[in-house]
Amino acid sequence: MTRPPPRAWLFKSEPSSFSWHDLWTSPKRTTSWDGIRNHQARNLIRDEMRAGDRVLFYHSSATPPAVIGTAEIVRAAYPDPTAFDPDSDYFDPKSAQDEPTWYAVDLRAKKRFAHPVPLGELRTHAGLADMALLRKGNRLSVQPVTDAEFRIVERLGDQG
DNA sequence: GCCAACGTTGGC
DNA sequence: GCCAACGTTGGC
Repeated sequence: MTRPPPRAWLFKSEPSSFSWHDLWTSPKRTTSWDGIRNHQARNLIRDEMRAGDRVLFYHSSATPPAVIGTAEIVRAAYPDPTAFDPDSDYFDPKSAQDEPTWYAVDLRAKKRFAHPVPLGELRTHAGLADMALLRKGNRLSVQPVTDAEFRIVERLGDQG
């Protein structure tokens, strides 16, 4: 078996609900990325994400919207416990314990960028022209990022 | 299976 | 606040 290629992702979060600071100040700088209720995003979480994958952490509906830093997936997919919790906003009575509909991963903050990379700057960078985030109408809250895209964004974030 | 109505996302 | 785009729901 050949080793699968390294993977990278972009995770969106509205800072008013869960911000980079919230992640950074979480125990072990780690949180359960739960509450995802979109099948396409679920498929990426359940079928594609691996421990060790790199993540760009993006603030949506922020001023300006921007990639704030990097994170890492530290636990691969497991059934999303909030789907089984009647007290949770994310409770889904149709998700069965023995056949879960929804999955979560654990995410750990790695590095806050010296220079957060705003959406407008991503749009002007030729090497990022094909980024999923920049495609019209794309609302996926977790999306694949190529290795080249990850490296470009990380360099912009480190160096401004 | 079709499609209108509605809700959500998210940039501006 | 506005609106484009997309997803979901539910009647038929």
